[in-house]
Amino acid sequence: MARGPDKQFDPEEVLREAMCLFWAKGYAATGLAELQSAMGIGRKSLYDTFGNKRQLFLKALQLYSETVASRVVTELGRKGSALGNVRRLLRKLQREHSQPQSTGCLLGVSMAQFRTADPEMAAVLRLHLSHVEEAYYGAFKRARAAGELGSTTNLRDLARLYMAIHQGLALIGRVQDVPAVPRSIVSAALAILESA
Amino acid sequence: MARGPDKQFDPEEVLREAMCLFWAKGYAATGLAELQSAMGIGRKSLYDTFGNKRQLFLKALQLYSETVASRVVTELGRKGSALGNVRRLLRKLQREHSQPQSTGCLLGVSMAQFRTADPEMAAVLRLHLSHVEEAYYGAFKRARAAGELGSTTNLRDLARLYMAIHQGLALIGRVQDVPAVPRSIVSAALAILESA
DNA sequence: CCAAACATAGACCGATCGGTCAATAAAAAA
DNA sequence: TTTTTTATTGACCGATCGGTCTATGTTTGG
Repeated sequence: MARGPDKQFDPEEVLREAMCLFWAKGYAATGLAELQSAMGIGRKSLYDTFGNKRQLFLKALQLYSETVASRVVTELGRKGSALGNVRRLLRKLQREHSQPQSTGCLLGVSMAQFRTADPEMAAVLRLHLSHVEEAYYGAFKRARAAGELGSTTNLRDLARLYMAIHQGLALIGRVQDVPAVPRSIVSAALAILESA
Repeated sequence: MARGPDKQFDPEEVLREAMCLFWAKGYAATGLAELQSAMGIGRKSLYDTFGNKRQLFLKALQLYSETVASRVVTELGRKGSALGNVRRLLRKLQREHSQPQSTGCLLGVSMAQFRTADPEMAAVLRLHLSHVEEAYYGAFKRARAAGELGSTTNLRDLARLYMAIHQGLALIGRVQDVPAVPRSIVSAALAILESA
C-alpha cells in the first residue's frame, strides 16, 4: 500500500480560525469563501476534513465550549476562597466584555441563531450551560462549607442566576461600548454575595 | 391630479408579521420569499413600502422595541409597591420564557447578530437597553423612597444588573426547555431584593 | 521507476439570495 | 370617458450561496 503526503495544516489550528470568524460574524453571515481564506486551506480540504459548513460550525462550537467551560472550571476551582474565585472571574469577564471589539460569547450568539430547531446544536448549547452552572454551583457549595455564604440562600438558584448574568453580560458587551455598564453589572452581581 | 387605489394591506400589520418571522429565525436566515409569504404581499409592494430587507428589519426592530419597552415601563410604573411591580414582571417573564416555543427577545437575538458593525442597528439596540435600564432604575428609586430598599445599595448598578438578567433569561429560555432553570433564575433574582 | 494513495487548488454546479422592472389592474380627478 | 397616478403581480437580474468534482501535484511502498 502507498501513502500520500500528510496534511499541510493542523486541523485544530484552522478550526480555531474558523471559530473566531463564526464568533465575530455569526453562522449565516460567514461564507465559505471567508472561511477558507481565514483558515488558509482549499475548499476540498475543508470538506474532506470537516464534512460541511454545519458540521464545521458544530466542531467550532464544541471547541469553544471546551475552551470556555474548562477555563471557568479552572478559575472557580482554584485553591483559597471560593467567593474570591467568583469575584476574580467576574472582574475578568467585566474587563473582557468592556473592550469595544468584544465579540461576546459564541455560545450565546449561537443560542440566538438556532434555538431548538437544530437538536444537535441545542444539545451542545444546553450541555455548555449546565457545565457553567455546575462550576458556579460547586464554588458556592464550597463557599457555604467555608462559612462564606449564609445557610438560607438556595445555591442551585444562585448558580443559575450567575449563569444568566454571565450570558447577559457577554451579550450586552457585544453592543454596549460604554465600560460603565459591564462594570455596574458585575459590581451589583458581586454585591449580592456580600449579603447572601 | 389623480390618485390611484389605496394599499390593500395595513403596513403596521404586515410589519408585525415580518417582525415575528425575524424574531423566530433571525435576520440572515429569513429570506424574502418567506417574508412576502408571511406578510401576504408582493415583493414590489414590500420594497415600495419598506425600502429593502435591512430597512424592513430595522423597522421591525423598532416596532418590537417600542412594544416591549412600553410594556416594561407600564408594568414597572403601576401604582402600589414598586418592588411588587418588579416581582410581578419577572414572574411573567419567567412564565413566558419557560414555554418550549419561546423565541426569547428579538433585541437580544439581534445583538448577537450585528454587534457594532452596523451603527444604525447598534443605536436601536443601545437605546432599547437604556430604556429597560431606566424603567428598572425608576422602580428601584421609588422603592427606596418607600423604604422598600436599603440605603446602601447602588441603584444604578442594580438596574443594570436587572437589565442583564432580563436579557440573559430571554436568551437562555430560547434553548433551555426545562422550566426549572428560568424559575431558578427569577427566584434568585427576586431573593436579591429581599436583602438589599 | 512506477503506481497507489493522498492532499491541493480552483473550476464548476444548481439553487437561492436580495433587488429590479415591465405589464396589468384599478381608482380618482378632469 | 379619458387621463393620470398608484398598487399588484410575477418574471427576471447578477451575485453569491453551499457543495462537488476534475486535474495536478506530491509522497511513499513495491
